[in-house]
Amino acid sequence: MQQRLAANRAQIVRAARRLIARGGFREASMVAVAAAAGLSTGAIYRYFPSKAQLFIEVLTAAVAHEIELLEQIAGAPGTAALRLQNAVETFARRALEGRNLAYAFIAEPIDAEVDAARIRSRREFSEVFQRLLRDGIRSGEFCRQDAEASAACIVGAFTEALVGPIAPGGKAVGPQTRAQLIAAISQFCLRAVRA
Amino acid sequence: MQQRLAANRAQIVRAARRLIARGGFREASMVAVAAAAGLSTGAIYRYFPSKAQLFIEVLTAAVAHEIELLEQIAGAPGTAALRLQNAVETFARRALEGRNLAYAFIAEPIDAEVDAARIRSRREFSEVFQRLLRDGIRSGEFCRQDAEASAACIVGAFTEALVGPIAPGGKAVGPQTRAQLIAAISQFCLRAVRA
Amino acid sequence: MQQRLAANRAQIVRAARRLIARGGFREASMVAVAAAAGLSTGAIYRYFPSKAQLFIEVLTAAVAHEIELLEQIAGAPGTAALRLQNAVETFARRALEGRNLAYAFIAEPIDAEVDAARIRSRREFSEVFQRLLRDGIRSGEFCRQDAEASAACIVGAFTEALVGPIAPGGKAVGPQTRAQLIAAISQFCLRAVRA
Amino acid sequence: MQQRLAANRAQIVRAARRLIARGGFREASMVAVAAAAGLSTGAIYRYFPSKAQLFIEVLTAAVAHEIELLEQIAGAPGTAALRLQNAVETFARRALEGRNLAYAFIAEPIDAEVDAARIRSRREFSEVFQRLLRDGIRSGEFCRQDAEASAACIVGAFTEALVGPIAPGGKAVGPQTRAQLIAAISQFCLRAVRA
DNA sequence: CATGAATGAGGCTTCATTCAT
DNA sequence: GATGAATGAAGCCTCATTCAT
Repeated sequence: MQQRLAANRAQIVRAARRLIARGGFREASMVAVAAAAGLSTGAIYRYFPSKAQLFIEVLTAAVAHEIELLEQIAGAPGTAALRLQNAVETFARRALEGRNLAYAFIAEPIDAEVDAARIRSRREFSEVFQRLLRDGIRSGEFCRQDAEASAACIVGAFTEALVGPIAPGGKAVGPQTRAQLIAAISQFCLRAVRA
Repeated sequence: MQQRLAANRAQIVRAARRLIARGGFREASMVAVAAAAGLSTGAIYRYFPSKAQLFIEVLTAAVAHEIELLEQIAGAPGTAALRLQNAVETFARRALEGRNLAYAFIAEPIDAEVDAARIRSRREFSEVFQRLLRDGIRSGEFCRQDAEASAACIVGAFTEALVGPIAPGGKAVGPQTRAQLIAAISQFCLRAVRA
Repeated sequence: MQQRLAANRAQIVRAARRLIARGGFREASMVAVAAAAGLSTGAIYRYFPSKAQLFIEVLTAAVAHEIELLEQIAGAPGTAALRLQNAVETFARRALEGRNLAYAFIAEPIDAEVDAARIRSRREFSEVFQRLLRDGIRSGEFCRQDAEASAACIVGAFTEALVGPIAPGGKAVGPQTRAQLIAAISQFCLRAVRA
Repeated sequence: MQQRLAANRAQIVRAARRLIARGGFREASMVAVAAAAGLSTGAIYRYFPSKAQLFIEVLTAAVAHEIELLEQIAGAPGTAALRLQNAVETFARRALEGRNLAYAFIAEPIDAEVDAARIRSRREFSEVFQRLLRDGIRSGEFCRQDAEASAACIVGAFTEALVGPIAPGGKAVGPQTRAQLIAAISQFCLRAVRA
């Protein structure tokens, strides 16, 4: 029934997300997605008209979820600085946990359609940070600056922790090291914007 | 003779770099590389055992060149702050000009081997910034901080300007806008590390 | 009950005929036929054991209808020449109107079974013209000739007007041009058989 | 070398032609063409950029050959009637021998590109007959008539002998029957156009 | 009986790699 | 050594047919 279909659809998206997160678009072939979702390749096409559309949905769904979280944090009461710190730390932590976000920021052009969706998603994501920065600039907590560029820098900074060379690749890292890294990143960003 | 072989090898690497820079790994098929190098596909395999190995060499060669430039800047006389500013601006500018570097930082996992090389290259690149930061911390110009994390943040920050949503995608951007963006990025990074 | 089943069956055949007439066998997938018939794909298989059998029925039903029309014309009172002219013009007109018949004559081999049915249908169709020709030969209106071959030539002649290069492809054609074409075809056929 | 390539190309075209002639476009899958040509599927794409382009070449090459033959006959000295008879008989004979032409006239739409080429080819073919008819009308041998429509009728008439129900399908037919059929067709056409 | 989601083979196309010339 | 035609596996997608509900 209805439920089963929705479950399958979600299963497909999850499978695609998992594969992309693990090995990039390269490893997320339709055959692999179907196998990981426990369906036949043909079945995928009942739910998505093409590989590009599936990937776009995976991307936008993941980013939508992250943005929701982000806006809760950004819209909470408190100083802009605290909210920024909270946002950066939350997302650095999520990134380090390898959840949901990584692949959305990866850049290799796979397909014009998908790429357009990726750019849109990144912009939306970045805009939440921009608004937070403008709040702080208005209230005098943050120095005057190009909020658009700074938002990009912040996103880039903690994204780098995710895919960059200091990201804990295969080797397991203790929770302490992790906490230190997150703290370092958030301090970096706060210093960069503070008045 | 020896010279001709070396010339061919260099020609292949250059051709591959050009193609990757233009359209990502996706456009750099072995046939395209061979054609661009003025050789046959078979000949490529006299110089490189596989596509992965060729790409690894392309990557490391490009990064080696960038690191050379970077170390000149980082090792020049002057305050750490000025050298950092110089380094960040130079690389932001190079990235915006779409030269050589971009693909080395943004590539999605094409191949496990290539990806390992990419991570190594990023680390080397990041390490130059680390040394610069440590210099500044020692001299008191920069505040005490996790140099490794900050270096990653700096690299991430200007990389984001390259592939992120504020990057000048297709539309040409005036030199003034460009200069403003670069200035904004470098100011961001300097504020973040300064004492 | 019985009636409902028969109605469904007829509905399926009509849906298939409509789709084939519009876009050829290529557009008549089982899913499309089912949708057009307001039934599920599975239901089609309660009425027809396979796609081939459905198409065969579509074909023979359509041709049976055409033959009925044709025999009315051929069996009407009047000279053989008039009846032939009437028959040719009627079918040229029907063909130009894109009704029902076209695909039965022009289909390429989709399936061995279907093709056999197509050939049989064409023969039946042609035989009505043969009988008309024999009438005319017997009465002296038409010259002595191989009636079987002539019938085939007549059918071919106006079929060509349907799918051939002078057929009004996409561009709409005025009723005058149409009438002229039909007249030209029927004159051609009459001259060919007249004593 | 050069020769081998040309031979392969010709082999591919021949293989495709053979398959199309036997079972229509339906049986001429790229895999089947490759197998029949003694090559791998990938190899086909060294010679033709797509299935559509291969089929277009097969079509136009075959028709070009037929048109060459046809123009020799149409351009020979002699009365228009004799030349028309000669042309019709030659092509009826060729059609009965199942050579080269059949598939070029078959109508199932496979692909927009291929279909456009098919229509063009048919038109070219028909135009040779048109010119012959106009010759005869000018010289008074043929009655006044719509040459375009008559040419289509002639082509249709003998094409019908090829794919129609009286065409000797599987059963072998004696040379006498064959000759009679051809004579009947040509007589039909001549009567249809004569003054 | 009807539904329509699921299957799975098969179609077109690409491309890293090999090997006869 | 160099060439580039050939291979063949793999990718995306379609669709006739089946079967659990």
